[in-house]
Amino acid sequence: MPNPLPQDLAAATRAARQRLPADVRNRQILDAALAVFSERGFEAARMDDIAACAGLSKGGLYAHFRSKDKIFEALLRRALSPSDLDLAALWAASPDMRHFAQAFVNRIYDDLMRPEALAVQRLLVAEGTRIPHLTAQWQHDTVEALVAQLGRVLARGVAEGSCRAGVATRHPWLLLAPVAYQVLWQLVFGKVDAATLQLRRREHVALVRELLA
Amino acid sequence: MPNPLPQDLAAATRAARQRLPADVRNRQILDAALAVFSERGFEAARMDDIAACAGLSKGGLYAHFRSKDKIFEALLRRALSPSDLDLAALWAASPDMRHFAQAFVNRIYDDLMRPEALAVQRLLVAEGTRIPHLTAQWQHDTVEALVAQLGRVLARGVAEGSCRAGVATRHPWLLLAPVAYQVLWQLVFGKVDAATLQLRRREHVALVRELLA
Amino acid sequence: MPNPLPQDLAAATRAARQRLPADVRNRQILDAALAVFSERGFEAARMDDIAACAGLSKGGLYAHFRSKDKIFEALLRRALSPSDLDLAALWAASPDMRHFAQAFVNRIYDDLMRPEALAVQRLLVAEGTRIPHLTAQWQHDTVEALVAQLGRVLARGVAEGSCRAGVATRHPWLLLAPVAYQVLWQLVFGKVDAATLQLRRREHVALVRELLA
Amino acid sequence: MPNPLPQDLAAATRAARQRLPADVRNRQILDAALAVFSERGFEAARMDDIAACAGLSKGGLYAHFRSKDKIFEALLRRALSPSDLDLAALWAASPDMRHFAQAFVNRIYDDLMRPEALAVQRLLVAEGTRIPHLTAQWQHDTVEALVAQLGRVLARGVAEGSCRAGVATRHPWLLLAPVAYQVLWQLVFGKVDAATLQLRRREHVALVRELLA
DNA sequence: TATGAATGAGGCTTCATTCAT
DNA sequence: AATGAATGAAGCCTCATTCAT
Repeated sequence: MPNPLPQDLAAATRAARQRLPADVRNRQILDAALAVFSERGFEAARMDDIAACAGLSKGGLYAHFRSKDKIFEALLRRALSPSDLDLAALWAASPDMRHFAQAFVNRIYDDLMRPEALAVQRLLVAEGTRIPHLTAQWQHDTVEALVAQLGRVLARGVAEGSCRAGVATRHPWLLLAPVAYQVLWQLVFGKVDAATLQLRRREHVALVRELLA
Repeated sequence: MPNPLPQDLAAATRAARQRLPADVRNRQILDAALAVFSERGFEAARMDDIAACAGLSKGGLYAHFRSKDKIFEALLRRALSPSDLDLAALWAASPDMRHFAQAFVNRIYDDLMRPEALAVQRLLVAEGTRIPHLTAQWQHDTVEALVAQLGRVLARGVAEGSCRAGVATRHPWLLLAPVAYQVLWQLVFGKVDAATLQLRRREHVALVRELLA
Repeated sequence: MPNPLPQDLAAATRAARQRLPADVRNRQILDAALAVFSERGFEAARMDDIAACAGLSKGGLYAHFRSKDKIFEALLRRALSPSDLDLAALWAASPDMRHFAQAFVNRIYDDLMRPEALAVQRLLVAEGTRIPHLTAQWQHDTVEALVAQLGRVLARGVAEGSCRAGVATRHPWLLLAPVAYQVLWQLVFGKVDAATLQLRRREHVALVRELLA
Repeated sequence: MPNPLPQDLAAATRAARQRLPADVRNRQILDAALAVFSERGFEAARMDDIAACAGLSKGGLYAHFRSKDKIFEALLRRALSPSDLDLAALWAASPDMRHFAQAFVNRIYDDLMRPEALAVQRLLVAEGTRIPHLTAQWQHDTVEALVAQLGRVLARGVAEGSCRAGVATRHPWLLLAPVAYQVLWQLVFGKVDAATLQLRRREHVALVRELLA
């Protein structure tokens, strides 16, 4: 049995009375919860579905989490763990600004537009008020930190002459905006086919280059 | 009693057995529903709350809508009615590209970042799958139409020489991306203070100008 | 339909969608609750049974009481309402001590050994810790007040010479003890036939007379 | 580790995988069960709590008892084992009626008002219907036997002239009634302080003496 | 024997919906 | 049109019991 896809609702073969290590079960449950919560929303999500998707019985969930809310919180706590994105390293590894634009945009898309990441973002929009401490911490530790990092890298780029000063170097969030557009688009209109998304990503790269060239 | 704000949850004075014209009640109910659905989500929203917020009793709702789903659908049908934004007219009314950038961005922000509009967008993200026909129609009639409109206007601008050709004229969605960033930010992190939002709007204008100048 | 006996579990004819005055429903529910709680105990009592016995549906209970606990509390609050027993009046109305003994014992048995009263006492023993404030209040306002009343009456009787001073006039609770024996007997061993109970009551009267004569 | 007190809920140090002689475990479990059942009632008692209180795990209980009901039955079977009270011997050992009164009352209180005995009586009131055969047997073999014994002793006392004939010699249960009062009082109102209880016991002795002197 | 994760039946409670008034 | 008591279908959660270890 390879790693079961969390999306396969209830597809996991329920081997009889499997006793698994706690951490494995934990991961299975949170994977299942992400799938179900994201698809239905917190209230509409059924503990039965999460259980089935995680490969145990409803009651069994409660050996690992005390309540539906606790599962939700644990899920987002895991999902919102601080990112390890290091833009300075990325910049250092890039021969020039054009390469950096490419690498930077690729990394952002890979981080934010994976199905799991989109699922988390849907949850944040729909149910973020349930876990205000986690969103606030994520905002500060990850999102604003990313923009700040980007600002510092660009400032150095400008100083070094490898980067044209402009509205984007003064307000780096503008360089991130196109992913937000794509994310919001997918959250509202559903999955976009890979080819189209590839195009948008290239257009995003082009924008970054035009603004920083 | 002037028109009661839908946000005033349960503040509406419940005059005893008020019989109101159907269309007034209808609007009250949909206003109430927007507030409640957006704050709680579809499943967590209580018919009681919508009723209280609309100034009648739970049972009274059913004199106007057949079910919770019907209210939801009517709500989004009203909210997603096609926009009357006419970029060509806006362009025509603008003495130059700088003015157009300003007017364009202002209009977009006024449309998308009003509390009600954000509430609708939250609903679209959280519960859009309940009304796929409406989202699809809105995508086609409003969102893609807007991008197309913008493309045509910019193409004419390029032809007339009032607008520099570039990545933005080829891919006009990039000019809209910053609002998406702001919208997503507010959906995830909650309300942003007016001053900050004003700054972001100006930075957006600056971006448009830099790309099209 | 005469007044339905609360013991007739689920025997009440469920007329379709009866809408009754709130206070009538309330009494029905508390009567039903007394029967069910007393027979099964709090935990083992089923809301379904109480509902059926009260003649409505399980959900319907919640229009009148917020929870099982609230029903229990309301039930005991009603049951433990202070007694209106006036021993001074009883004494005044008695031509002599022998008559008083008779009247007093009769009254006590009528109060404490009715099926409903026994049911309440069973609940007090089994579940009294759920409502400590109510038991404490009842202890003070009713039980200890009764003993104190009895003490005053007997003291006057001794002073007037109609009552022999003795251990019973000094410690009036001893005169009540035989009912406690009968109550405890029935709580532990179940219903006693009326004839036997009648005998015990007479023996109790005889004891009182012997102690006070 | 000396024998852990059953009242020390969950205080027993859970030595890892202790294997104890079956009869020791059995006693521990029944002690624990008495504490938990009596405090909570049968339904509200948790197998987990009994297990913790007995110093093993929930599953471990099932190595000793087949079910919750079986524990309950075993508990009451042990608790209701016939008393060895021999009033004739007590009478024989008493120099006079006054001493007998004292000894008799002391013995009754020591039997019935120990915490464990009160716990059992609470269970009998609350849950006695679960084990009708045991209560019936106890009623016949112990309680009624005690009253009968007392009757015989008193009859002999009357015959010997050491005891005044009266209502108490004709209806010996009356001499037991004050303990019932005290028991019922503690079952309903909770623990009484030792000093007060001591007083009541003396008053009981005084009653017996007055009735038999 | 002992453990504790797992099961599954069942309880309390909620809530969309109905309907007598 | 409006009310709100009443219904009944779930849903979350608990817990006695089982069983792999």
